[in-house]
Amino acid sequence: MRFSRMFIPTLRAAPSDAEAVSHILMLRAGYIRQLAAGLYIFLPLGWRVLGKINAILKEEMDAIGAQEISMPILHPAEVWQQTGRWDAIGGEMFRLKDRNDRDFCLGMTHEEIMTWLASREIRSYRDLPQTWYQIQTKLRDEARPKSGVLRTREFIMKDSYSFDVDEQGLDNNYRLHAEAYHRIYNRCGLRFIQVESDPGMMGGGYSHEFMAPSPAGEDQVALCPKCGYAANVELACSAPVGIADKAWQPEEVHTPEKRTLQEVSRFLKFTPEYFIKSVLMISEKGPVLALVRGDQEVHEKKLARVIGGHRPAQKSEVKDILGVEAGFIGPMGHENIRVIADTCLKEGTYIAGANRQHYHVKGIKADRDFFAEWHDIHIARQGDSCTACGAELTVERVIEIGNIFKLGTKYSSALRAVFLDESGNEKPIVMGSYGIGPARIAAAAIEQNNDKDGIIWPRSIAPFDVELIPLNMNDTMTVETADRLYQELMNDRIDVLMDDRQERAGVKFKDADLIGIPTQIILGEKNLREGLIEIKDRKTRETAKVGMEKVLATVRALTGK
RNA sequence: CGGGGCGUAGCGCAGUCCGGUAGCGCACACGGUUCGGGACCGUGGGGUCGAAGGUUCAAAUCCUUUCGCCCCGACCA
Repeated sequence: MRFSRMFIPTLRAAPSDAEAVSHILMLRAGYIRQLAAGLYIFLPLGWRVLGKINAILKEEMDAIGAQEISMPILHPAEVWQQTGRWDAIGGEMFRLKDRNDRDFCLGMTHEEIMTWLASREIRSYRDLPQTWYQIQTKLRDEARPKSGVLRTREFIMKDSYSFDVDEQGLDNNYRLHAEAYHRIYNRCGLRFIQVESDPGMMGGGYSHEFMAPSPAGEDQVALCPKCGYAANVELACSAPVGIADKAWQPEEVHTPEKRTLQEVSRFLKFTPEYFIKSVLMISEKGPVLALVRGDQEVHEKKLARVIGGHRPAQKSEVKDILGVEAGFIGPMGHENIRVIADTCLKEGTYIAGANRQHYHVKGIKADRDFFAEWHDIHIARQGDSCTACGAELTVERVIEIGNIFKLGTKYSSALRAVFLDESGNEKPIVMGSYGIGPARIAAAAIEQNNDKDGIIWPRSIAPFDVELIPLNMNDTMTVETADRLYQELMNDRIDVLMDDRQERAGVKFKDADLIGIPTQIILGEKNLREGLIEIKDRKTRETAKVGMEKVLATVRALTGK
């Protein structure tokens, strides 16, 4: 392409409402423009990048036997009603009616429709397994779109769905997808981690997420550098660093007006690890007392897995239920209330509320002074120990760039997607679903590869292989050489962007660095007169002067074409 | 949905407190000089000051309502 004819509206300054690096650079370099909150236009450069990513996705999906199809994004309500998600999902689903007042929604994902198709067409175990995928637009009325294309209301997703006769078949497809995803991210030049994740309302019991480390990410993962344990903090297990057992004997201590942990800790001159934090929750089945160590926080989602839906009790409820003010509640002596304690409290001797106004108790031990059900209910933190091997965990901020779910028969049962097995028994199809967001891959690639001057694309997903930069468009030799090289490069199927604009050298250099094409071929007047051309690496900024006749071979070697 | 911030030319901003002819830089157009890291000089075009209502002789500025966008949180199938 000729730069002069391509629509590349670069910006010297980014709009002030952009904050994430990838957002700023995509705007400045002319890859995207915003239409409204969470709605983005992909300009020619941006669309080329998505095209490159999608090509990789297709290759790797095809390679594991998945078949590309295309599904509507407008869905009749009935299908979603049959799985219960029409009602289960709240404001995040775009809903509308047709002219006959029939309910529809815009597809947030395609489990329902894929399963509907399978229910109509799959009859026999002989028809299975099948894996279908599409690269298709999804719509979600996000509560808070943010960070450019990282969280939008309309986005493209590669989603695939596997259909198997049994768990074993699902395991195989799950593994194939995980392996394909590894190849995809590697080819896209991303640093990534596979972590255990919370399946949430997708149903099924087993899922993994693929995460690209970046400060712009919304999720956090706990990682063990020693044994490789990796999990979303939403479910990560950890052991808080142990503390020396003070072996106090139980005694009540007067703590007048000291209610918060900080106040008591300062008053008694012991650090928060020596305290038990008692939090009263109201679950659907009544009050529950949750206990974590003083320096820890209760993990709502972990707790929810034990006691179901719940909310923190209000101050008046605490007094009604426990008969003591919130600041002085403790774990002891509750016979009618369910007590859930974090595992780390099994060891050690602690200070806790005495269930008596203005008093705490020092020297209480688990299974002697109080009793509880033991679960990991604290939020994993940097520096905690790995529950598998004991090494120190790190917690990192990440962008979710893909996920894989074992759905089981949740959708096939609901939509009666069944088959007859070899014995003539009717069985629900065993399903999996697998998603990747190409725009998030692009954004994550930028987040992981940029410098103060702009983007540094991994070769595989750069909008062009090389940028050809003739510096002086008024010099006949420069222009002629550029045109000839341009043709030769294209003949070799190398994607080349030629900056043929009547611009000063500085402008061309700045734009080239901003746009981030990995290789720059610079045609300067003086060098040309000596038969030399510069080949510059965007990342290292190293420049090699090459004889004119060697340019093609050098570029071919660089791009692998 | 809760908390905070911002809407003035394509972009970045000043002006708003204290009402009185709407400004600056970049970008854009034309002319000239320049030409290897976002040039310089000159000339010029472009804004219902997010929208509606109100107060006032007079509103970008004060009041009310409303819409939009961003950030933090909740949510995230």
